Amino acid sequence: MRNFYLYNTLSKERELFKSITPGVVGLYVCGPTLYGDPHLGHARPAITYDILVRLLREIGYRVRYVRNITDVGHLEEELGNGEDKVLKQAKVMQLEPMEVVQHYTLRYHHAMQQLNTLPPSIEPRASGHITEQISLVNSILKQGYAYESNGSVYFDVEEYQKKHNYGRLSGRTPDNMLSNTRALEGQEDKRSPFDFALWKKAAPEHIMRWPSPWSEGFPGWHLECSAMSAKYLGDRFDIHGGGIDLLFPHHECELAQNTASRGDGGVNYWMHNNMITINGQKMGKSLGNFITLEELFSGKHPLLESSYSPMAVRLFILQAHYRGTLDFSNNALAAAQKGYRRLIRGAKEYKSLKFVEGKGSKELALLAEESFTALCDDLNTPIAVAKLFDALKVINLAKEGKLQLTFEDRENLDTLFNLILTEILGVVEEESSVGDDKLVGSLVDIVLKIRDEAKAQKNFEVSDLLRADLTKAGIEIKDTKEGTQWRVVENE
RNA sequence: GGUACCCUGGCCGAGUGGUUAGGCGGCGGUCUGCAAAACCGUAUAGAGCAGUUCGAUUCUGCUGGGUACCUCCA
Repeated sequence: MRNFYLYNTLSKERELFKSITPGVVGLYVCGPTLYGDPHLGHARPAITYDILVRLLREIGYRVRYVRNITDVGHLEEELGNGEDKVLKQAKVMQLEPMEVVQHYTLRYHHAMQQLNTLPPSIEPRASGHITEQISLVNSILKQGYAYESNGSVYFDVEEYQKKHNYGRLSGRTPDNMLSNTRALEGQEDKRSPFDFALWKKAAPEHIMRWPSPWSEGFPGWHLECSAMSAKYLGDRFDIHGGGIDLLFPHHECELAQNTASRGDGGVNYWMHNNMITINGQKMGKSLGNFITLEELFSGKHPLLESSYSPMAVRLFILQAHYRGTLDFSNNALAAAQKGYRRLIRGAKEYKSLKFVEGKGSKELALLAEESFTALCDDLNTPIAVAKLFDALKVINLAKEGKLQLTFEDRENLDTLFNLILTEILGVVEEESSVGDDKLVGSLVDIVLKIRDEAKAQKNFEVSDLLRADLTKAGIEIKDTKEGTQWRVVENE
């Protein structure tokens, strides 16, 4: 099995990956809270962990990929009169909370499919695991790391700190937090400002509620991931992923909950993807500067100069390393869109080239190896993609007859374009939305036949007129050696 | 204020103590009736100051600028 290296947030180092059980990987990723349409920000973790899963499977692991859906307990503020996000949206839409979640879940799944991400093995919902969460609260209480107060249950950070280390994941210690915690209302129930809720007593108007030993209420947000990861992956599993914005408090609290209930952090590798920024600022629902994926694919957003296809978005994300921020811009997306077209064209074209017997070029073998190695080095997708562009150059030279490829070369090209580009990077050919319309196709062919006739008679006035009119109608003409080609221009 | 991170050519974005990142755009060329497309080639870097070093974009320090988290956020 190939070596795979992964940066671990817990150790702050790039480590050689070793699974707990040979040949098997348990992966848990914090999924979205579905109270709105999926946006560009959601695409980043989805694609990052998709690459991780595809690569691990390619290396030879069986991967169980669990990604949750948060449908309860995610409050707009942890303290005071924070409203549940789902509940708030349900009021706006005048729907049952679960209708809201269902509505956005379907839209999320659709967008993820367009981006060609593989579905998780299990996609559990917080609301479906209330009993597991209640029993988790019970075991934390039993260990003495939580207390009940006025129907709610809070995690006792101070008590936990006596034996363990709250802050070891995020580097945030209770000491420096204490001096910097703002005074907020509604925390009378808590002993200490950095204690966090495990169970919250529901206010009368809060309709998402479940019975518990302490009150009718709902689970704290951090609880679901601890409960569901343990249920489906065991008390100890390999990789826990999520956005870096979840590092604190969400993952720190999760780690503390795991340790408090089972004496062990439970996770070997913590992995965090960075954010997509817009004009250098984080793109987020709460900041109101986000672009939904639907808007991106259709081009309908004031910030967009054009529409960008799902695969262009995918390549855009892959051309940056997952741990760095990635800045959105029309130029960058357009660059990805064009690069995507070139790569896909090359991936198709090399297959119809003539190959001969003999030794292959060292260059292609090296590119294939370097590309794969880069992926195994903490998912260095930008390097892997760069090698593909290098290989594209070789294909183009061979196409022009300036280079003769062998069957050995062909194998390396298969590694680069079938295995790496298609299978691991998940970049595939998109179907043209209009190109397969038969009627349009035959009509364009008729017009082009007339134009060819005019060209043959050197009647360029007519041929140029036809070309101009077709262009105006959204059909782009290319005169190549093999005859005239056309395609529908998708944008307005 | 605390903690962490970042500053690369017109834009996006990598690796690296000495040797080409890559993409887009620009420029030059091939092809073409012309154009577009496609293809080939190519120029332009690493915030500022100081230090370590034979040599720094890469290591160290300082200064400047920016971002994230500290309330929910992928």
